[in-house]
Amino acid sequence: MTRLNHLPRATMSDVARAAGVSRTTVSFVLSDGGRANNVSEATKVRVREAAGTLGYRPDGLARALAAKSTDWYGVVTEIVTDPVAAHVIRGAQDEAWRQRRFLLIASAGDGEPEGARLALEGLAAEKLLEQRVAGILYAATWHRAVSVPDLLRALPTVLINCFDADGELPCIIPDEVGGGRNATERLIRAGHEQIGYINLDPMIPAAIGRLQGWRDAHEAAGLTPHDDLIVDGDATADGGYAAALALLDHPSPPTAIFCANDRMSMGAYDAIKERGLRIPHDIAVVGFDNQEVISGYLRPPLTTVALPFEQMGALGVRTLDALASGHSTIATRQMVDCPLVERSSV
Amino acid sequence: MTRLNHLPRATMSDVARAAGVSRTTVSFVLSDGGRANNVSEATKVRVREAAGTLGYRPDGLARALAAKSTDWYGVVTEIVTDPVAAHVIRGAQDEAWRQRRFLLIASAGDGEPEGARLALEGLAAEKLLEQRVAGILYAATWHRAVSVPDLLRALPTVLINCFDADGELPCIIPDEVGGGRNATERLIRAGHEQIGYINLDPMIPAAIGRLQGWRDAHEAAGLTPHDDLIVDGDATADGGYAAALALLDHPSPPTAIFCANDRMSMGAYDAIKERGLRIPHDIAVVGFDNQEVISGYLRPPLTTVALPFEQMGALGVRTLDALASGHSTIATRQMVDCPLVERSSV
DNA sequence: CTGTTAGCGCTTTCAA
DNA sequence: TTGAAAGCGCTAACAG
Repeated sequence: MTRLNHLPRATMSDVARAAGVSRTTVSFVLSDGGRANNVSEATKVRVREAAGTLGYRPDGLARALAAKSTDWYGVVTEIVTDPVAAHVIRGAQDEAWRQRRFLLIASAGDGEPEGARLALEGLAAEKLLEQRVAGILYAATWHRAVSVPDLLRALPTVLINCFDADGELPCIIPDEVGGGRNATERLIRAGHEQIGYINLDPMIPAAIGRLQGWRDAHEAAGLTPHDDLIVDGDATADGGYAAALALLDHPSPPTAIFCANDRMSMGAYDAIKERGLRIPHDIAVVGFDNQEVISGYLRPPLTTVALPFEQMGALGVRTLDALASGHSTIATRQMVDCPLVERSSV
Repeated sequence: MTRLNHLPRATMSDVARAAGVSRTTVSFVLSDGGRANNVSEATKVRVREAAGTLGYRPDGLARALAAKSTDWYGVVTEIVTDPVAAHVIRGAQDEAWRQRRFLLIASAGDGEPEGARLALEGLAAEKLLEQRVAGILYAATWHRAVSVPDLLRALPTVLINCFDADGELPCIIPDEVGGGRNATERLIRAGHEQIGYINLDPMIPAAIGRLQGWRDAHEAAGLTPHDDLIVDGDATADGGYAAALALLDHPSPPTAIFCANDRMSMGAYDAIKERGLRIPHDIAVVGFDNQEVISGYLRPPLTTVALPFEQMGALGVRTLDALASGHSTIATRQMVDCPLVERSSV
């Protein structure tokens, strides 16, 4: 309430008076709902003209209050500051604005310890409910299980890039397995049979899924996955470097390496070049995440798998739309493809 | 109005009834304004207790309607999809949320032809005004002169990373000259006296300012700027590559190169390495923009100048705060520092 | 210190 | 085909 924003605007009554009709009629005409049918063409024209000349602009607040509902969605998320996952917000924002609607974004627990986070998220949900948002998108930076404030169960809520342990809330997650398969299949298609895999922390969904995809692709192609070619990086470039070195030192070294993220690919590139090998000539590399500034600028540019952040965000608002309009037949778990992005490292 | 979001909530009347007081009193107590002083401690406690047990949550809409004002700011911008300048939104969002307030973001004319853009921005402003935002932030992807929809002059509006030709609206822009000076001074401090400058399109504010900074630094140090060491890149890596080559072929080649953006630095790196020179040993490089994924991952990591996007966004909402609370003494033109980010290329 | 009263600008039965 | 009237949940004079 910082300010009395007083641009004396024309109200609906003004329009009614100018058009010589009642407020009700104006409402019918201007809200363009089904009720406008009951109004004569002539009246409609008069009303619209009056509105035009008066520069009438509906008051969203009054409308929402009277209608007892808004068409806003809230977003609670830790990722406002995360450069890569901010794409989720962007995707949601685009989809919302396409419908000329607004998203209220509440940052939650960015960099806070886990305990404080839940409290902050509760606060965020609280503020959002005060604004009577019609639904909430809850988005995480990295794919994992989360526990959300109970408040969120009071209205349509969709989880993005995460899922709740009890599996009650609808969620939208990347198809990690499919992504891992895409990466590995690309390598197999290029003729490789000895394919190393540099893993993330093996407990997180991304690691589990991508590894599974690696296996699946082998099996689908009638190949035997070499488990001794699986090695843990630690998600960093240095980790990727070390892991790649280990792979290269293997008795029968891989002819291709699938890195579970782009950052590790970066380190792997260094290791490979250090050994005097050329990419993709001597050894092929595929990454994961499609962090464009890494994958696009490595030399050679990295073939990788994209995490569909924007799509998940957009699908999130569409799912909320469905939920809000009463479609209760929403799948609890929607998976979005992680497509291969071809560059030059295979 | 997608949905009747009907979580039957406790209203202020409910609280009043439960506490045995009038709605007015509840309003005074709960809104925590100055008027709460006139209420006895005992009553306050009773009211708060009642609110607590009823799970009362104020209705932001009703409040705003009655108070005839909101504490929301709108953002109209083309940059929702621009990865680097999206930082502006982030900075604004952070500052707003710090005050527990919301930003309504309207994307405008993203990738549209210039003509359509103004129309879309008008629409965006329109929608924002319908929500009765208390002020608007208008942000551009790259520093330039813009013309904004007239509607925006009807309420507090702050331009970010751009300025209007007539200089009427308050704007927040990066201090390009200072940035150019920071870059060049760093080079001079390292002992360089032959400093090449790879420019952007020489007509845009960024190019003009950064070049000016390059000159200023020379003069401040008592050095003569070598105008024949100024060469135009075209803002791309390839352009930087070509420009650097030209510089290297100069009769008395520079011992340091200041590139007007990081992308061109990338190309310059290639040219330099191709010539068998080492950075920073044989030749130093400084960039501009601090596109972390470029500057952080080049080898060696690039010393560059940061564009203060987040700060500009944050300052934008603070400026709006000042404007909204009646401080009419706002400088029309606020410049934000472009600090040097030290890495290893000098 | 507390309550009465009158709206804010719109939607929405219900009746004409 | 149109209008009257009753709110939506809250704020803010003004009175006591």
